[in-house]
Amino acid sequence: MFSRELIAASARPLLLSILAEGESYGYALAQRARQLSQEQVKWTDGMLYPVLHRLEEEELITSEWREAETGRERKYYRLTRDGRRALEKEKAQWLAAHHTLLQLWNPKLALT
Amino acid sequence: MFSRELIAASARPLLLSILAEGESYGYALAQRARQLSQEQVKWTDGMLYPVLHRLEEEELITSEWREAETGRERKYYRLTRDGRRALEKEKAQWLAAHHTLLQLWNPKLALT
DNA sequence: TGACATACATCGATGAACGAGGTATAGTGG
DNA sequence: CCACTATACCTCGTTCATCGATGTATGTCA
Repeated sequence: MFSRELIAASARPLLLSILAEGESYGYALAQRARQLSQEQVKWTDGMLYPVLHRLEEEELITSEWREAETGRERKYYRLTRDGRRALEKEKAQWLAAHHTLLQLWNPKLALT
Repeated sequence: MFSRELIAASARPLLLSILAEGESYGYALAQRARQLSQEQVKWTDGMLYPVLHRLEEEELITSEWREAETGRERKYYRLTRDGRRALEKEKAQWLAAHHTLLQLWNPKLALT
């Protein structure tokens, strides 16, 4: 399991990146993150929904209640243009941090 | 500048990694992080010293007041054996998170 | 009918960075 | 010699975000 801090730092880039694959909803987003991370990212409801609401407030994503094939109501989220821009920034920041650490871990090839 | 969350997530691995290069002290650690990150990691005193104290309490580092060549007193920190182990864990966690994101950003070669 | 997975949400406790404030010494330029 | 800057440590209140608990429903399967 990732540390509290790593969960916090990866939450936004992860959510935005998953939504860049196509629209999705809360529960599925949590599952996708879990699957991609080999069970290491286990978002609690208590953090996931507030984060989604914050992203929506920032207009990085939009939501729409829609009936799923199962007959059940779900709140589908979709990236906005601003969301795509925000993702690029998150990505750049992450890669910069990664590069910083890589210089210490792998002094020779700090290029990845 | 890194986001609050990225600062938080990278602080421990960064500190432990820098100390793995050899002993150092608070002020120098902050400068080294700043330099490695191209001015992007600007630790405030208000976070740096409490983190160091926490790491010491966890016995991942030890400290020693010593007079520097400058004639000035400094508190030098050094990695413990547990600290080295903790660094390996931090590293593994970071790389796992990185790998998770890379799958979304670069579906083909998610190997770095 | 009961258990479980799905699906959303809020809220109080906890944990951590940030900014402000404090103390003190060494070096530099006027 | 004095002012300023960089160095060097520290603490504390505010702010912000996750975590765990709790609540409400619905669909599915035995």
